[in-house]
Amino acid sequence: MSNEKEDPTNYQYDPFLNNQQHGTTTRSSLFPFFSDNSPFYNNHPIPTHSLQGFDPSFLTFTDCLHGSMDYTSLSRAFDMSCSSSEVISPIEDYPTSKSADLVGSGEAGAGMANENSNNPSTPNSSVSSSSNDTPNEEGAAKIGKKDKQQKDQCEDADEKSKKVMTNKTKKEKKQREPRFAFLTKSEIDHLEDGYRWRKYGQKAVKNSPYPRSYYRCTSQKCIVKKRVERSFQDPTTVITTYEGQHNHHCPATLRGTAAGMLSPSLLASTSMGSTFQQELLSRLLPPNGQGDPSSILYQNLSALQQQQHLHVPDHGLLQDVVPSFFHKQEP
DNA sequence: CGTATTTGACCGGCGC
DNA sequence: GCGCCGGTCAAATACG
Repeated sequence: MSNEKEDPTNYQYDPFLNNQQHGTTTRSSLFPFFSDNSPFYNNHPIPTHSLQGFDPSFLTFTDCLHGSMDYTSLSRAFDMSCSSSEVISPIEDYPTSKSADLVGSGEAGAGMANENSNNPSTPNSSVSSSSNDTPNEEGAAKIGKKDKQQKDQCEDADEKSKKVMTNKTKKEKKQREPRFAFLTKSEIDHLEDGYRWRKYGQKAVKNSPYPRSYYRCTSQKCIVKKRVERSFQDPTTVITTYEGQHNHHCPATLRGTAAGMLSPSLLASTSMGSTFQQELLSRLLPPNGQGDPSSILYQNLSALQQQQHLHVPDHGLLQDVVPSFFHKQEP
């Protein structure tokens, strides 16, 4: 959060390249989301022109999961309802000190890159969050907080300091969820990803004319959040940062949106060979999944294929598929 | 009328 | 200690 002030504009959104500059850390270790054989493992985001010949009309999640996927494909994975979106550079954000927020001031990439290059702290070093909410009980915490604030107004310092103390104590244990972000070429800010999100805040971004929006998964027990902002360097690019992992089924509200992009046959034919794919799934899947992500995916895809092969393939599948991707495997 | 969004206020961490 | 900043809350408002 310091360097972007010096030169917030003279930066290429390229965490990989930046990371290379970060001599002691290998790219794959800093960005385990990507492996050496991943097409994402590239020093430069795919130039827009290289995407122009790409037919966006039927890019599927499957494409993303195939070895031939590219940023565009990943975009489909996260925004299949937005035909104009293209992920140009997914990046992962690690819990760091507050100042190291991925989408830090001004430009997400800039914030992250500068953090990486300037902040000597290790990627997982600190745990700092401005949130008072307990990760697994957001809903309850929210209510509690509401209550708390009312109390604060009526009562006062005693209660307040008490709560602050409690929060501080809790906060020391609290770990911020790992985050990862995607750069997406899209005219739409809030990209459909199969889940329902409730916007809970919007802030002006320093050095950027575009605001940053804060969303929270609407599922009661789900703590996943995401931030969405538009790059001020490239207004066609949307930066979406996810934090946490879903622990629930995808709400069945997406028929006809992202849903239609997935075909069971394509899904079933998905090859999970690349390390990236596993990394991707491991990122997207909730923890405590059984076995490796690819096997989980296979199970789900297989079941899905059996269920759906008699149906019109393009009709509302994502809601059934995405939950399988994201959903914690149930006993 | 219920739900989602907007938006100003507030909080806590961090750098100076 | 102070100010800045990111993140969150919650009342007000908009919307279907």
